[in-house]
Amino acid sequence: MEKDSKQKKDGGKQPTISDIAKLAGVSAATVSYVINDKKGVSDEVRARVRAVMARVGYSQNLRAKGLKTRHSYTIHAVIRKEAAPACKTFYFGVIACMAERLSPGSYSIVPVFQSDDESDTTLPDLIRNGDTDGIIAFQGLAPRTARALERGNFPCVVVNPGFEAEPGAVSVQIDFEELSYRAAAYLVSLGHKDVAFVGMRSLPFFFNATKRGFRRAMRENALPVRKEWIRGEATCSEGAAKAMRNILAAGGVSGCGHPTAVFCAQDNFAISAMSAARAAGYRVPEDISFIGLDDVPEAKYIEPPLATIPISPQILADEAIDRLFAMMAGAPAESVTIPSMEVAPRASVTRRE
Amino acid sequence: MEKDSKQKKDGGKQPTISDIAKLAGVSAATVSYVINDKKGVSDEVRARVRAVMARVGYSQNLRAKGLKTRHSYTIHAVIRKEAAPACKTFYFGVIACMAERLSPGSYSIVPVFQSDDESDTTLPDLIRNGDTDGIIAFQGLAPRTARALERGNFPCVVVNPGFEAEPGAVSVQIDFEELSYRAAAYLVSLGHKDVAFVGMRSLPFFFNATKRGFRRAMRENALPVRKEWIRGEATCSEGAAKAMRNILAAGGVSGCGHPTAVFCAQDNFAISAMSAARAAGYRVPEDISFIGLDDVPEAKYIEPPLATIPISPQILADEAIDRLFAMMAGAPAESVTIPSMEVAPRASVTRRE
DNA sequence: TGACTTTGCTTAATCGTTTAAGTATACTCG
DNA sequence: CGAGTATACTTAAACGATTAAGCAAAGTCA
Repeated sequence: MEKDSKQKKDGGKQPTISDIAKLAGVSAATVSYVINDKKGVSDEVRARVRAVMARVGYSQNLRAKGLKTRHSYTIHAVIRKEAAPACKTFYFGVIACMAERLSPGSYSIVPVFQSDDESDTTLPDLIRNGDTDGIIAFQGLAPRTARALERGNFPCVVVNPGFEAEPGAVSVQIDFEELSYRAAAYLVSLGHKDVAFVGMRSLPFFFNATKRGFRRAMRENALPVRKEWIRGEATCSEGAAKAMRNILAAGGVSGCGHPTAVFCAQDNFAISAMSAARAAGYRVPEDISFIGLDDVPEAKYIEPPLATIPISPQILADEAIDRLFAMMAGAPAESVTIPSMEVAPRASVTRRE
Repeated sequence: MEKDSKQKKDGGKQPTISDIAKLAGVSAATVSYVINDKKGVSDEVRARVRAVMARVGYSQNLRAKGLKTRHSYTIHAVIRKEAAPACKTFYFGVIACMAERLSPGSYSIVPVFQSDDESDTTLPDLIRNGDTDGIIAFQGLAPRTARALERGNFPCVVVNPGFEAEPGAVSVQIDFEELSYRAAAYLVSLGHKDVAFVGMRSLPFFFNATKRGFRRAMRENALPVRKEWIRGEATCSEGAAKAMRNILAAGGVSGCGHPTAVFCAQDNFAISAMSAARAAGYRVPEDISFIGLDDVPEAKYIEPPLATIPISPQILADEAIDRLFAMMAGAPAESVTIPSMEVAPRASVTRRE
């Protein structure tokens, strides 16, 4: 029961680099070289030091290290206070993925909420003080911060799915046009000819991209689209329901008087639109199929489960972190657009003969 | 344009405590005493040092400070990986409030995601290494971490709305029974006599608390409740819709064959239940009123806007942070249950004569 | 072989703070 | 008045790492 007492020497404190040095019979400098994989240490000593570190459970004091190296071992994830709640939720998912990826004991990621207001100097201050090693900026940057970054050309990656890429910045984007194209093409491939689109006009860049993708899929298959079936009023779930009612009220293209499938630019909208369609007496998917975009956790669990084009926060996180670390290492980094994922086929979509 | 050149002496680096000392004509120690509001410095010198700091825009190097004081100036917010997505979203909101409250340049808050798996030693490691000054644990702690905390009786506040309070821990709770009581009592006060309840059986503690509150309100007003009108199948929005359909299928208590009002233990459920009721041909709020619990951002924007009992992430965050800082300062702290807020009356509820 | 380079290690200064200990000056009081 | 105590400051040693510079021993080469 008391056999861990040997770890308690030195008053139970964590071992330092000098403790390791003493135990391994070398100098502190040598231990440091081993830790940082520098050359100039013989394999034998290297192994001995490593063994000691493993035995006593050494781990670095990042404050001491950072004091000397002028690093903070912290990266900041900036979210605009003004961002839509739904966006924020998604961003947090991405941050969660980043946090899981960052090996514990090395870098940590701290979320900061910045207002678009010019007077918010949080980020410039962090940079000036050397309190941050890199920045992940969701949905763009406030002008003042952007300027602060440029001046020192500071490692920063902009993650802005659904927003226009920032001209000078390294950004991680999603090709919503392509995603939408795939979603619509998937419906068409199952025999659907009367397809409607429910989008979100309140985010113009996103709206246009998704609409373009949808239109392209229809055009390439020589399928007509009723103007009234391309909707933009989905800004919240009730907006999506309204869009659906408007679609149903507009009448049909080629016969049956209603679309046989609907592509919604967001899962949550699809869920609402589905409800609205049912409220109007249609069966899902027998009368109308629904496909969404995002793959929110709920999509699998609703009845019927919602087919969707998944957007992976994990991939977004990985791409952003890779680029940020490259920049932090002084390497150049380029913007990237995440390729579209495969459709997740679920029961909300059925074949149409 | 170039007049900030005087700030660039010393190679553009941030001024240190010794720079301040030199400029103010005192020793570094004195500056430190001023910064930390220690006594033993004359008012005159104190003022002079402060003036210099303000002039050159001094800010502390927390790594150096922490190295000496053995603090990390970091608090960790722990979220279980296994938590329900809806819970996580709420927790993120609370973390956001905490982040905004923590004055920049002092403590920062970093989210960590821990699995319930015994093998996850992230937190014990952080504590052992002195990499964290305090912990906010959402929805309880994994057993291993709990043990690590107790051993050193480490500053930790458990934020677990909707879950049973941990016995030995300082926790911040929400009195869901009281909230539910208020919601139901509000409906009754407007003349509703036939009221149904939609809850979430999958979270037993939460389910029981909300159900108890609902029942108490009805009992105190001598109103009968149909057994079939107390539902627990709301685990997702579609579950809530099903609950609503079951309620409508069950028939009425006192005449009209359907409830005139429904209390849903979560806004999202209320939104779905509302849709389901409409799908079945009822008007909201004319035929059936709906009230939720939470005040999700969407509640205000849907049509009709959803009445609800708000839960303020801000208050939760403040209470938790207050307690954590008290504990970090060595003071004792006690668990607290946040009092219920007032009903947010919105158009989804109407008076019943 | 002797000069030069390489290898493998140590020494010691440094990063920006805090804080115990020291010192000079002024204040207090029997 | 002199001893003792405050007061206001400074000096210097830490905290735990990194890293330039130094130095011995071994390797290389004409």
